[in-house]
Amino acid sequence: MVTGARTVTLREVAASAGVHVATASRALNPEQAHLVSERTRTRVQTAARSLGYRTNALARSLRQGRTGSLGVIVADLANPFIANLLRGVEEEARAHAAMPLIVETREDPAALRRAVQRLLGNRVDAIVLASAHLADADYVADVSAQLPLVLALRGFDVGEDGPEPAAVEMQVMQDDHRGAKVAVEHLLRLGHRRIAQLAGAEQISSFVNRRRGFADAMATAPGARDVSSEERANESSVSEGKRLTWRLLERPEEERPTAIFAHNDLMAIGALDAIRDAGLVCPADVSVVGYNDSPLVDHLSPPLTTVRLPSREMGRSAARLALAAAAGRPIAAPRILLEPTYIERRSTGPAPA
Amino acid sequence: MVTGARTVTLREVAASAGVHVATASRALNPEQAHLVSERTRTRVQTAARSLGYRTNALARSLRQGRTGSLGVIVADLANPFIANLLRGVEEEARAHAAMPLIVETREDPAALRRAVQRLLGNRVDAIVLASAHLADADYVADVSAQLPLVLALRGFDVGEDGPEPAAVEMQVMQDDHRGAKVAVEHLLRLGHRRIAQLAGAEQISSFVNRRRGFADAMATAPGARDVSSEERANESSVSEGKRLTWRLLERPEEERPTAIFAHNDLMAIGALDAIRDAGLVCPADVSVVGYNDSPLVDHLSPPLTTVRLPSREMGRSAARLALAAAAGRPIAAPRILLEPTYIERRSTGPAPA
DNA sequence: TTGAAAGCGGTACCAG
DNA sequence: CTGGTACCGCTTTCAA
Repeated sequence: MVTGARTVTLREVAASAGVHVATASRALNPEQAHLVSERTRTRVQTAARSLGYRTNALARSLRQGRTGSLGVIVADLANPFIANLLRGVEEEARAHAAMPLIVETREDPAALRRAVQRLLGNRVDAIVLASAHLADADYVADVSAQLPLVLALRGFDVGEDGPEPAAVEMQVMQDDHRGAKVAVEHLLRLGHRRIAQLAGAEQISSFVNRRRGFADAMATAPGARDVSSEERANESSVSEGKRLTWRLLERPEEERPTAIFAHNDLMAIGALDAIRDAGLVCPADVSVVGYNDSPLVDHLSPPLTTVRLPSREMGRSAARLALAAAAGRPIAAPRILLEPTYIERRSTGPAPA
Repeated sequence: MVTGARTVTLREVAASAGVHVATASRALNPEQAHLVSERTRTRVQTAARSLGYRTNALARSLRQGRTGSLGVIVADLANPFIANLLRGVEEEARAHAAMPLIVETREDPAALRRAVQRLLGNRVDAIVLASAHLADADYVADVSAQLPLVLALRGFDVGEDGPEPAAVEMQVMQDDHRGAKVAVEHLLRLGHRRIAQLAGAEQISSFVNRRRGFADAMATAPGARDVSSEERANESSVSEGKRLTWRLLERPEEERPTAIFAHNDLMAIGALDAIRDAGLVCPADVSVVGYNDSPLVDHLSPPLTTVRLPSREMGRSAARLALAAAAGRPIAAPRILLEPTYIERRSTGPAPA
């Protein structure tokens, strides 16, 4: 076979079957095939098959005004936990014969805007946005006026007293406040009284809410001291977690935390590194909790205690909302809040005496 | 702003600027903008901006016969090592103003065919295929006759005597044979004499070639015994690695391996689990080597010795080839073979006495 | 049941 | 430098 085999058009199929293109179009479209006589239908379909015809999705979409594609914007493809979210999106999309177009932003606001423009240019039917920064609120509200947009994972609500007026109508979030609170309460129950958090970027709602959860849990325990540093992680990475933890461990012993709540698993892993490097032992000297329950964190040494986030389900729900809205179907519950699960493993233990 | 804001067309921009659509088209296209007078150009551009115009990529692609999109087919999105490959693809695509369309197959041949059909329907300019099975060779050859296709990661050459006649002209592979050979030679040098491999699926060239590398290395050491079981892993997962290793450790001691070469990191992790469950210690009792150098395997207990595969570079090269071919640019080297690097960590040690 | 023709939103060729 | 126009490939009224 030779490269450059020109692509077969509907015209050619029609000609080969001896019918008009309109008829060929009907015969090949399951929705309309019943409008065509049995005989012509099979004739057209046979011709199509033998010529290797494949509908030009661009032409069809251009004509129909919808593409059957779903834009998905994530911050970090290399985050295994994001992969699960993408899986959920993909499953749901497939069930609706839609195709996800995936774009990565790496926490760059400019990249987010480029991604959106690009997806709009490609006329996606809807967008799932899983990499929003708080400062993107106005921009995203604008976009969601132009097509159905679902926020996933990160949103714009960080208030303490209930949901604010929604800039974006549809979202699938996880209860970060609660997840953090549960985690810290567990540490308190283990007897820890000097606890620090490794906080993620201020621009990201998940981290703001986890911060609040941390603070609220600490407030319930009179004897407990928050010994966090004020510094935030510049990025969610092992090395940042290590750096921040190192700072905490340099302090005189009575100022050192006996437990660390990291805003995500990667930073928690960095914490484990720092603890080991400092000649200390986790959890005997310092306990560590992460967030996300990323793949493989159960195989670390020690296996990481963390908060599980239902990422697959989140992807599914977000895609479901997006596609329903795109199809003009009514949305029963446009704002979904999923519950986190605390997963206790061996990186947490009783406070040292 | 109200939802449903109808999308602005070039016609409206032209009208608003008081010019013909053709002129507006030129003014807005960087390649042709120089054909338009300074004045009209700015007038059109202003109009476009103020109306919020955005080129309809579908219409443009339909007319131009190319879409500026690159199909990427991978087996497993949740594999962190694949994320790096995707990053490489994305970087290169962005540099060429192209957009990757990512599809996952999960090792399902039917899914591969669906993915290809879908991408062809979307008229991608080229395809990077990173999830080929050996049995897909004919199908893939057919496809690559229709548009530029680059094999990445997995190919169809598993022969022992040099490259076979190429079914697909372009590919970016990694020297699996060499990677495996180096790993096993290291084990032999450590004094191991009973060595087993945990073999991946027969349908995947990488595994076939790693198998060959294993065999060739063993053949160089007269006293060494291959104590592998004949069974292959059904999938590349921790649980499969664990199951297969468990089988090996059930044997009487003199039939048990003192070192295990796993065809990938996930199976190696399963091996570590099984060893621990059996009450043995890695590497004192059994050494373990993986493949891929996936993120975080340096944080396992013990940190995993493995073979690093330059996945980012692989993605870049594959995308570069694909886009060059799509653009009709000459391809200097259509078949690239990247070198693996052996990464020694602490899951390997001297053979027990 | 089938054919004719318009048009989705651009681009590119040809005239002027 | 700008306008006119055909057309990319398909879907969808409207008529016959």
